[in-house]
Amino acid sequence: MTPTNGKAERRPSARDAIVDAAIRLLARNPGASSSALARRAGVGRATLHRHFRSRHELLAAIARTCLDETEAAVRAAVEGEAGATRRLRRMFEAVIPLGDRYHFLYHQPLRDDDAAAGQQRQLEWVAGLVEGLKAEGAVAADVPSAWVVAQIDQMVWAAWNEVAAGRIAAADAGALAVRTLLHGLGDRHER
Amino acid sequence: MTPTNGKAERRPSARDAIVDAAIRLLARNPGASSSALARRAGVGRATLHRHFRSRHELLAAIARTCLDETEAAVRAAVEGEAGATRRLRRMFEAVIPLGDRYHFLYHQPLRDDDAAAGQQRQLEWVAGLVEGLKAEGAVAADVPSAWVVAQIDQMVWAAWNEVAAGRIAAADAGALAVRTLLHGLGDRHER
DNA sequence: CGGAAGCGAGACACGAATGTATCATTCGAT
DNA sequence: ATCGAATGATACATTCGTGTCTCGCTTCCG
Repeated sequence: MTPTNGKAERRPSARDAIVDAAIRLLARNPGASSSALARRAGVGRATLHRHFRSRHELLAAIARTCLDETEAAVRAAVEGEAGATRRLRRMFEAVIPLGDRYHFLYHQPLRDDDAAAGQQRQLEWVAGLVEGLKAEGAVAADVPSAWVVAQIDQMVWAAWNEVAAGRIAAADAGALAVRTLLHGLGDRHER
Repeated sequence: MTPTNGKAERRPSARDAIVDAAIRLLARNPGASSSALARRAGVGRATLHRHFRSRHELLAAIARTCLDETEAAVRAAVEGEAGATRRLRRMFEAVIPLGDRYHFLYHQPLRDDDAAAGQQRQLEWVAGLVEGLKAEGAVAADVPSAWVVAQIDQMVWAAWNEVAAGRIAAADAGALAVRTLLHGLGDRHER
């Protein structure tokens, strides 16, 4: 009976607009109401509930979207890069423009098991990258890896934030982040 | 008629417990309800409303408390330190243990004018510190000052977070933060 | 001992947000 | 042009957070 297909993804426009607007709004104000999200997306509140039965369902969809986009961007950026330092640099350049998505993904309590698993996967990928950085000597061995991961995490949001505020040029952000990060975690110390 | 005094600070126990609990809880979950705050403070919800007429009033009291504590800690720590680098170090060691208060202060939209003014004052103090760091050569001149301020800001929360999570020893956090920050923002670069 | 003050618990009203249902309209594909 | 799906607007029930009030209890001070 249904002419086009039989399962999902029939009308991509509205649903995607809602998810996109919600990501943007919730990154700044996690308590934004459904009305605000719908208004921002340019749709009626009823339409929002038509696509997502509950707020939780929307949150889960957002988490999946953020995860997929971030994962894809990182994968594409890192592809073909050998050294950990170069991979870090490419990763920053790819992820900083996705700062709001990244922030949502890591600073929001995820209840969706699926998304939580993907988040764990990404965290482990970063941990692996940190090991690579240590092996290359770009990061000193005596720095706790958890600290390095935390710094990478913060750096993405900080960089995106500065870019979004217009205080830093988007083109400079990646290089500045890597420079800030690595020369602070490198082997050089004065004392 | 009132036997003890005539203005305020008559019963410090409950009120302070509420403020302290609220700071802790709101730092993690800005949308926590009054019931949750009261429960966490170990008092009834009515008692909370007895001390703070509205949620806004509580928020304002919290902001003032955070501001006062942070300001006092920084002032005491920095006192007698001449160099900007040493002052930065002392400031981190003093402020990181107040991470939740600091975070509340800077990542919450303050509506209280009084508190907003104090926040502005602190921001300017940090900006002055950054100028000092640049003058000493601890921070490269070509790094945007806004970036440095943002990094200091993030560093406090990141360090407190790691300490609170038990991944970093409290005694190491200050040194690690300064090392991470300065050697990433210093004059040395490899390329 | 007695009174005043603070407190916890509960009841209540009010508003905001959420979730559900209905209906007329619009848009796209056939 | 027509049929059907999607949409916007609207109304409604329900839940949750907030703010106010009262009552009975404990504590502390005189």
